[in-house]
Amino acid sequence: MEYVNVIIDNSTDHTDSLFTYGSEISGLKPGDKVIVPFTRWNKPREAYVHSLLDEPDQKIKNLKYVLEKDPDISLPSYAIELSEYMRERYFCRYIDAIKCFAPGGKKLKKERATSEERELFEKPLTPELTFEQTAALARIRPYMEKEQHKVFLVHGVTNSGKTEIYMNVIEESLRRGKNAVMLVPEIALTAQTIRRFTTRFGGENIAVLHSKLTAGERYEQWLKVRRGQVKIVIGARSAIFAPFENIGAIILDEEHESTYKSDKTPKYDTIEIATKIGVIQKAVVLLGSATPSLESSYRAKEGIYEHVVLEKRFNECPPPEVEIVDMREELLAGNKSIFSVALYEKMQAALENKEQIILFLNRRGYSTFLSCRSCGFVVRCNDCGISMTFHKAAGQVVCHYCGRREKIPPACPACGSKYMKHFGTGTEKVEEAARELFPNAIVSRLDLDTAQKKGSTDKILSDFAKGKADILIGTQLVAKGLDFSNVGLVGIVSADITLNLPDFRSSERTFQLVTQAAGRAGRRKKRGNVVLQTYSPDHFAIQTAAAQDYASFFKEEIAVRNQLGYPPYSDLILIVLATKKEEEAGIAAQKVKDAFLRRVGKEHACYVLGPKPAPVNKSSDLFRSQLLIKCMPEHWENYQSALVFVKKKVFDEKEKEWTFSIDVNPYGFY
DNA sequence: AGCACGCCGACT
DNA sequence: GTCGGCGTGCTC
Repeated sequence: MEYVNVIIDNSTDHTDSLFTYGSEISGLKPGDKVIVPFTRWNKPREAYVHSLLDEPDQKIKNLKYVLEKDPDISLPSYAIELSEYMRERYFCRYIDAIKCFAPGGKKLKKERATSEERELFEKPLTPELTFEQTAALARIRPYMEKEQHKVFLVHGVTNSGKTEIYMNVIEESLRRGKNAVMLVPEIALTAQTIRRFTTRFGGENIAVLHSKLTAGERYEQWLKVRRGQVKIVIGARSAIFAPFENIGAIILDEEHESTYKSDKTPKYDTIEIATKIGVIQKAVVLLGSATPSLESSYRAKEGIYEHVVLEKRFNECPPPEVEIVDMREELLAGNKSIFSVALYEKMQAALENKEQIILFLNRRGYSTFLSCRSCGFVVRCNDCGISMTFHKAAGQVVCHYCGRREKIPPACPACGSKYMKHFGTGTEKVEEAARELFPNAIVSRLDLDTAQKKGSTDKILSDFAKGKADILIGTQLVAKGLDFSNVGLVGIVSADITLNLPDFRSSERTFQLVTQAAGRAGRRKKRGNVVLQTYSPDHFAIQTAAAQDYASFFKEEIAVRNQLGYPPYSDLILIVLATKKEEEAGIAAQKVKDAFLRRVGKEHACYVLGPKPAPVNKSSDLFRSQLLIKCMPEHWENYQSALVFVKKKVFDEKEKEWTFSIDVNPYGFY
């Protein structure tokens, strides 16, 4: 007789523990999906084998037996270990973590004959590697030869040939009979990557996983990976859970991107998951970026990661020339327009030279807010209290936080005055101004509003790439992906929007955005121009971004993080309490804070910020209050167990109306 | 959660 | 009598 511990597929905290069953099925192993009788009525339920036991580890009064094993679904060998890790690290249930590894979709009635890749591909010529690329590979290869895990930070400027390194590492992996996982931040903008990989490795060896697949398609792809019918998986963050058994390399391109952090349960960090799998599988992990996150750079500096630097641009294209324009001086000189004299003149010159122009502004809509001139009333969202953005074309004011839309009030709702004025600048206004100043230029715009329609993003980008527009105005959507070969000028209309966000990453994001934007300018040996407009020309993030001096940026920013105890020196733990009654949210959060401090010790009070009201949830009628805990590395275990205890206690005290969520190292909260 | 039990009031 | 409202308690 054998015994197994199983994880029941039941999404509640009350059944989030291991259940022991007897088993007469031979050959069960951890990760196998089984059906077990559950509750006193013995309803059959799905479950996953956690571990095998010779004897139950405690007295079971009413032992039951595994009913059957699912013949199709068994999770990879490391899935259980990862689930244990995720449960502790992200405060989720076993089953939440397990579900990441499971196919999710339903089994297809009839399995389709695999045709999604029989297209012909000619064996491409593998390009000769540069000196830097060869040197980089020489540092990575020994670990692959010794089958030793290591994380590499591949820090390479735009166009330095990172993808070629990835492909060589994957090739090496395949040569050793191992599989590889290639992750990209968003599958939508990476058709290029997939094309390059398909050409190099053949479509029949590649599975593509992303969230747009239907349940059936996902199941099909999952089975293909599980059965070893493919060797490479390309996908967005969830593809890290591809059920490969034998992994040689895991690669995360654009590792600094926020999309690698999951914002729904389990709220995992893909780099952490990749590293954990890499350790178990003895695989190399490559983190690639032109602007690595502070966290990754810090680890590279500390020797936790191997630091691989690529400084040379592949095609010898000189880096763009960046000019900072102080908008305060423009105003003093009497220029009240969106465009500085420098930007205007350079736009004119670029158009004359038949070069294309990209204008960046990280805010959509027409203007930031609408305010009454006589009484000062500002139009705010009834749900969020945040000022609403004026969208001229739609004739609406829109809350960018929750999406609420309203007609523009004809008069001030407070005093009835007809003099409402809008302040600030959004992409719509930039578009209008550009059309006015350059009536002969073809202007197009790409932001969340124009990208609404399916496929329109691709169309706007590809039309621009084909030269069908002279000026492209957009938010960060235009900063990613596509290579444009004829862009002579990039204008960053206002770098201040990102810089002044109330977020400890605002400097980092500004540096990244400017770098990305600048990277769009000047390809094919022509030196591009970048004009960076700002009211804070002396800010170190602006200065170092303009100089494209990552090292100096890092040095200053890491000192700030150290001083304030922000990541990478700590983990930030965000706790949100949601209640139905407005007055209860703050009380609930305070109770949690008190219980937490009682548990970890009062001297930790300085590490707990809040409670403060949390931004309102989209289309939810709950009231939310949040706490932010700065968790220094040496406090993790203490805090972790305290939070598990407090979470349980909050529920046990019959306050079932309260929902309690924990997010470790969230992105974009304020 | 999900499900049945059982203790109540309201009705053919 | 007995139907069904929902509060309660348990799940190897």
